[in-house]
Amino acid sequence: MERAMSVTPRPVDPNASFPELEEQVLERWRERDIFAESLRRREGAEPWVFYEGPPTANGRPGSHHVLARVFKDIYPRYKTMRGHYVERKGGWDCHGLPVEITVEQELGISSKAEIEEFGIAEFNQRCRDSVFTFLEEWDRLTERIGFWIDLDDAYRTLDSGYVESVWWALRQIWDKELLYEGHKVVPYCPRCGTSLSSHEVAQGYKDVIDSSIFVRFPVVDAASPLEAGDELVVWTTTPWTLVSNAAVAVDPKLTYVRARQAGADAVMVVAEALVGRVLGEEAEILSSFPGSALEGTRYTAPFDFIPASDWGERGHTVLAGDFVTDQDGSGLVHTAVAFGEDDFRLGQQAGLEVVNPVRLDGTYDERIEGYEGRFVKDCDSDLIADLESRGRLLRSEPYEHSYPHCWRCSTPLLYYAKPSWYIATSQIRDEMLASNEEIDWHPPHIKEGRFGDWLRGNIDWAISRERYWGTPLPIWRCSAGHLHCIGSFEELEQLSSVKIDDPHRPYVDEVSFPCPECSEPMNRVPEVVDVWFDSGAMPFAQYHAPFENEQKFEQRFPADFICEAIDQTRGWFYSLLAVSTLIFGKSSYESVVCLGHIRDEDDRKMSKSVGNVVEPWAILDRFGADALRWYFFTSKQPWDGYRFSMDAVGDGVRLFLKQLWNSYSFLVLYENAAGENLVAGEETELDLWLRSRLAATVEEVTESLEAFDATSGGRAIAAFVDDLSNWYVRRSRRRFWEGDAVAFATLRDALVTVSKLLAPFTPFIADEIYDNLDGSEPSVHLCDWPEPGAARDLGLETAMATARETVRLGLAARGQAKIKLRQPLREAVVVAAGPEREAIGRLAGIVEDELNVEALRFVDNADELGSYEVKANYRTLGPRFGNRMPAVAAAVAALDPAGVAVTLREGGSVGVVIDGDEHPLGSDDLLLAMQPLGGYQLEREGSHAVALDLQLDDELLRRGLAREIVHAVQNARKEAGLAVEDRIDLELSGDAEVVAAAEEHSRLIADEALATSIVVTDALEGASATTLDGHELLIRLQRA
RNA sequence: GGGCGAUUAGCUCAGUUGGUUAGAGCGCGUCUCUGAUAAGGACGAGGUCCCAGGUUCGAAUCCUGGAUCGCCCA
Repeated sequence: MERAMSVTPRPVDPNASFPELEEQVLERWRERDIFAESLRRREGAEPWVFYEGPPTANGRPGSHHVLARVFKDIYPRYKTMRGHYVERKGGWDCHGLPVEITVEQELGISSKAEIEEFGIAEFNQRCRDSVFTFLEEWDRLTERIGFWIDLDDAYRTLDSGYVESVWWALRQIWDKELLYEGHKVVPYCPRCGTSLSSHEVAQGYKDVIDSSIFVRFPVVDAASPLEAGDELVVWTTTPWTLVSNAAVAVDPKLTYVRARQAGADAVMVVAEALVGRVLGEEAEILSSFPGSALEGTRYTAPFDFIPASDWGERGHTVLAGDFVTDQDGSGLVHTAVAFGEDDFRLGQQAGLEVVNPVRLDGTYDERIEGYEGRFVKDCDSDLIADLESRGRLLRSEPYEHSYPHCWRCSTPLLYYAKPSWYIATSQIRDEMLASNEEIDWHPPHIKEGRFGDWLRGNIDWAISRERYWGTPLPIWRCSAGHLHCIGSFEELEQLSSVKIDDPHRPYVDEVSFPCPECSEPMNRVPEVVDVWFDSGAMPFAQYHAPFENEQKFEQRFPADFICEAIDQTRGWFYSLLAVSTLIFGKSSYESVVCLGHIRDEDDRKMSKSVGNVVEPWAILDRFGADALRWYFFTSKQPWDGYRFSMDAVGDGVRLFLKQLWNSYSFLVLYENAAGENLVAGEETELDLWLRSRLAATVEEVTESLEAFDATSGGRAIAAFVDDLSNWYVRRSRRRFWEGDAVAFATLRDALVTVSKLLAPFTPFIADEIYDNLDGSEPSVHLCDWPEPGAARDLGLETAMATARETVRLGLAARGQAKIKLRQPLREAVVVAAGPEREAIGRLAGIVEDELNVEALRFVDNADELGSYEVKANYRTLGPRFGNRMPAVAAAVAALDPAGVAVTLREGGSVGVVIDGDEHPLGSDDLLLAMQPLGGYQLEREGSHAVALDLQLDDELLRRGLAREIVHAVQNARKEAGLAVEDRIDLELSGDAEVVAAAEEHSRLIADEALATSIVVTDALEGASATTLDGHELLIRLQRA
């Protein structure tokens, strides 16, 4: 304030370019080191903890990253202003398959064999170099959008310290005996040569059309209820697995039948419920029996590449399975032990051997003659043709289903039995559910919905990857099979005497030590750790805790706030929760904002292949960062997703930022014009009203941001700025150009407070306005959050709303009567009673001025203007009368409205009789509404109305004409290019009426047009001529 | 096949514990106002509140089923 009173604000360009302005503000932040200063000032204050979910910098940042980053920015900025210390440590996710794939592409290779041939050391070095390819662009974009985060001190998952913390975490889990090696069927990408975690699989489902086939398996021996030669109809959607058919599964409780297709001899066995679909409605049913009767039936397998004996005793027999349904297929399910989760489990139970004729690269091995070396899924059609040529195919049809593909390389995944390392998360499922209970989700339905469901269905976390560029799994094994999990570099050094610089492969693979149990050499297992475990460990690993900064970690755990897109429910939201629940027994975050996805203006998903991606830079260059931020914050709730386009962002600029900027430039223009010549004005109702609205807005924005609802908060600010611009400023213009100090102070205070409220939303324009209007701090971002104060006056807010409504009705009446606003009228007759009348009376000056009438006349009794209609108030009477409401409404409708109006005005109550009982109804129970009248001059709404006295006399007409003259002179000033504060010498002439009006109102005209002299003459040579409503007007003016 | 979410004016979105005639902005048309505003104001056109049942005196709102879209899971 000190500065505002003594220093003249710098002039403001009403058409300033926001992008250019923002660059200047950025420069100012850099010069004044504002971000660092905002942290320094809160040192020692209560921390409010934010965790950055690490992006990978080996791809270019897109609009969806901007979305996440601005929501990661707004709440920390707000909390800082609220007095908290909000450290914002950046982070980068550095490991993982995406990086490896990028490098493979650069090298022109695509298999693990080629990587090993190339050399793991060099390969990993290239991965390390590749990770930060786009780091510079990320940094630049991050700064440009105003995301304040410390990227100089960012954590990086590839750093040795980070890796060591991850090792520590794994050792904690190991010590709890929750880390184990298991053999399970896992989704496996043959191209990448690695199994995928469930959350990776989730990202790669695609609808594809495969062949669904029904194959005939002849029964070998007669065994009741079957005859030899009967054929089992076996269904599968993965023909390539038929070469390793081990068994057939049936549901023992389901009913099966022997049946014959119409016109055929062969006897087929299918589930009863599916006979029609598989064999046709005409099929003849020979006998029926439970599935359990089929158990043990021997059959001839569709292919003989692998002898039946290889599978063990129960190979090529019918087994009972709990996963068989009669919903689709035939009710008899082909089982290939190595290629399905259910299959594998069944095989384990039945003691079947695991025979896997598919190589790790997804091709058949030498056992499958004729197909060796071919990718299995490509063999489907040849295998089907083979079956058909041998008469073993009953039917083949296209089958559309959703099938998982590798989320990076799009190769169809194979389900494949492999050894893998697991964390037994299913054992801490209840703890994770309890942790989840403590989390404040936005939107709330995620907690019990998507995320809760996911946790309830939790299965063990497969954390190993047979890859190269990742945190190595710190487990060593000796030839006797003993295992040792290393928890720190120091421990490894003590055991092996090797001090490792780089804990990555291949160096760590070379470290060996004698087994503590049997002294045989121990070597590290080859796997690396799922990158999601890396990111889940960030709460402590970012500080290299517990090896150092342990206290810092404890102070910053758990996080108050994290924010990512919805797809992280199975990603980071899960890995964070799982890791912290495993190690600390609770969630590592308390509140989470979950963002939706960005779609294009046609509501399609944005993707590079479609070419509909909106580049963030294009928006930033054209509209600026504030515009983009404002769009994300206020256009809708962020979890609903966005329909994003250039135009959508542009609307926000035009409707909000420009409006704000114009209000601000208006203030500066007139404050500077007034200079030292301020007038000590009176505080008006309008000033009090604006302050009350401002206080209300501060309350509302504060509540919204506390609830992580930036959308409502931003919209509240927009509503206030609209009131400020289109009501306060418009109604106060005369005071501004008269130099009214109170008006300037009111507007300036309001804008300064708005700049503080806006600081977390649109940090650039907020700081620019603050800096120019106040500037007592080096930046608005160093200010404390505003307090609502005691300015609220609810009565005044309501009164103003009523007055504005009255104005609206009056203007509508003028419109109907087609009388221009410049023509003054004698009076407006207002029908209003009680608080409404009081409110309008309080603000009568404003109403008169807006309507351009000389006076308001109040009418209590509306009879002279129209008639009332009385209606039941359902909201109050509904609960009271329930299902008797129709009778009540009818009774109310039968009342005499005029009488009711009088009674209620006098505070009485009206009785109605319902079912023989009389019930008193008070003023809250009855609604009085004006009946519309035929007369065009009256406008009504609810219980009040405005009518205009349309009678015009000569005096009114002359005053109307005078205002027309003023209008014309103003236009002439504008045409002459005069500045708003220029004074003029004015000469006027015209026809008799014009001269008469001008002479009578010369004072008014001179005041309005800033004329220091005014001459009205009968004739004016060489002046510009215009016509006003058929009257001739001549104007000559020059700067005084 | 299952779960979660969405569906309100041409477009973008509001819509309180169920309550009278469902709103705003943009866009469109007519008029109007202007010492800030490519602004503002008034009026108008524009709605089967996705559909069908149900609960209720009363449903955009609650329940059931279905459709479409999105995300997730199998």
